[in-house]
Order: sequence, then structure tokens, then C-alpha cells
Amino acid sequence: MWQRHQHSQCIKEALSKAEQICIDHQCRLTPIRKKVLELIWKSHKPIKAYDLLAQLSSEDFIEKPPTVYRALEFLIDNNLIHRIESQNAYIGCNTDHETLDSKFLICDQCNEVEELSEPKINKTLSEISKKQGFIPSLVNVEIHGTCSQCAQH
Amino acid sequence: MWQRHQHSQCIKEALSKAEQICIDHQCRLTPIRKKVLELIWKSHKPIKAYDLLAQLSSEDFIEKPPTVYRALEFLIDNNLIHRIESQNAYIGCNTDHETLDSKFLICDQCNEVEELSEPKINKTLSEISKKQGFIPSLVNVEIHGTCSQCAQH
DNA sequence: TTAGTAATGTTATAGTATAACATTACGTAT
DNA sequence: ATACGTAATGTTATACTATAACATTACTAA
Repeated sequence: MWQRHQHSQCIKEALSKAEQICIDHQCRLTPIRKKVLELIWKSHKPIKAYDLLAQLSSEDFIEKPPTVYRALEFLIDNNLIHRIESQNAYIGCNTDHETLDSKFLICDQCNEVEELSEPKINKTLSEISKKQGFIPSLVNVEIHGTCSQCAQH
Repeated sequence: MWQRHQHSQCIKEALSKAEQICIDHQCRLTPIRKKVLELIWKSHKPIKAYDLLAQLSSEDFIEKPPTVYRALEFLIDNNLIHRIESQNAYIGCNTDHETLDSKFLICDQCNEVEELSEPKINKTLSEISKKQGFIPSLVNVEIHGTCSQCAQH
């Protein structure tokens, strides 16, 4: 689904984006938060909370669930990662969001996930909500299937 | 969000729909499956597996997790209920599905859920998937916000 | 009737997440 | 620099969600 590439670049970009956001939002990218964000980007696929936990503990970080869940909460609140609801897993966000929304293509073959940033989807969903008198505050779209790479094999 | 009404009618309809589907699919609406479906419709809001479990056990049904999870799996597979991923909860389906998709408006105030059956959403999502060479097999859309009823108060 | 499959029973455990309270670190006003 | 308030983390315990694995029972069709 994604081009093969060195992750180091996306990790770097993600971290510097995170730092900028923390300045803007007046909050702190503490070592734990930074480490969790880094691990999520390193994985490059959805990663589970307890897998993060295991990796943290193997690197001399504190390895208790609340630690990682707090970091995840922080990163989600600041739009630096998203939760893939259908997998109880977390993935980095490299998209600029004007609204609270996340939209994914999830390949059930290779488990790669691509985040969509198509305004058209938001527009359609927003129109339909409005038609029902519903005021949306947060949208989540998860499309499972087979990615182009996997479809060819 | 929904008009006030007697649930008895929707429960009846849901059950007879279920019976028809089981005939079509050559499977059985056993007492447990029927009871679980009934409880889900009685709730009329998303209901959790362990809440179903509690209600079952108070009615002389077997009250072990696998029982209820198996019934839930059966009902989901036959499109009689859906799982609300963002809530780990289950809700009845009164919609006819041509494809595997579920789309919800979820009111965070009153916790009512309305299932959408707008082909336009599927069309939009399908077009965008295709553009990426992605072959969708299952779509889930969860829109959180405030329903028209709650917005007025 | 009996053999094969579907469904359920049962025990145990895996996997996901949070509550509650204690402690430490940080930012800032004095 | 110091003291104070807030933010973040440490720590223990437990709640909540779901499934594996194997035994038993019920149904169906030859």
C-alpha cells in the first residue's frame, strides 16, 4: 500500500510536528510521550497498547498500563495519533485536521493502513447529518478490504 | 432522536425478520439467539455484552460470556445487529444491506443511535477507495455528536 | 440408528483499559 | 532562591471485554 521507504524520515517529521503542536497548544512532549509517538511511527502499522508497553519496558521505561494509556490519550487529544477502533490499535497521524475526524483504508491482508484526507467524505457525511438535524462533533470511518499491492498477488 | 413509540412493534418485526433470514440462510434462530436479539431490541440503545449477560442470567439462561458472544457473532454475521466499535456495544439492525456496511449517528448526550442507509455515503467511499486501487469489503462509519432532540434542550 | 455437524456448556485465561491515590517535576510569582 | 499550584508520572489494584480449548448435547439426514 505504501511505497517502501525509510521510516526514519517520517519519524523525524512526526516528532518535529509534535514539537510544534506542543508549542502551539502549550503542552509538553515529555520523554514518555515522545518515546510512545516514536514507537508508533516506527511500527508504521497499527500497534496495540500492550505491545507498546512491552517495547517501553525493554528500554528501561516504566512499564505500567496507565503510563502508556496516558501517553496515548495525550497524543490522540493533540491529533498526533489515531485509534483504529476495529483493531484496538493506534497509528500515527500525518494529516492536517480542521475537524475531529479520522478515515482509514485498512488492508486485511497486509494490515497496512492509509489515512484518507478527502474533504469530500467529510462534506457528504456532514450534509447527511445536517439533513437529520444532527450536529456532528467527531467522525470515524474505517474501510476494510484489500489494498492495491495485495490485490496484485 | 427517535420518536417515542412502543418497542413491542419493532421487537416483533426484528424477530420475524430474523426468522425469515434464518430460513433464507439455512441457519437456526435458537432460543438463546432469539433472546439476545430480543434484549438488544428492548434496550433500543447500544447495549454491552456483559449487560446482556446479566439480563440473561436473571432469566434462567446460562450466563457465561461465550454464550452471549456466540449469539452476538451469529447475529452480526446475519446482519441482524451491528457492533458500535467506539462503544464496545451492540445494536439492532432494521436496515437492508446489500453490502457489509454500517453507518451511525451517535448522540453523545442521550446515547441514542440512528443507523444511516444513505447509498450516497457508500458511493462516495467506494469511489475514493477505487481511486486508490483499494477493494473495500466492509465499511464502518460512526459519527458522534448531538441529535436534533438534544440540540433543542 | 447412527454418524456427522451444529450448537451449547464449562473452565480458564487472554487482552484492553481505568480508578484512585501517592509522589515527583515544572512553571511562575514573589 | 523559595514557595506554591498545577501538570505529569508512579503505583497498586481492579474493571471491563473477549476468546481458546475441550466436553457435552441437540439436530439432521442418510
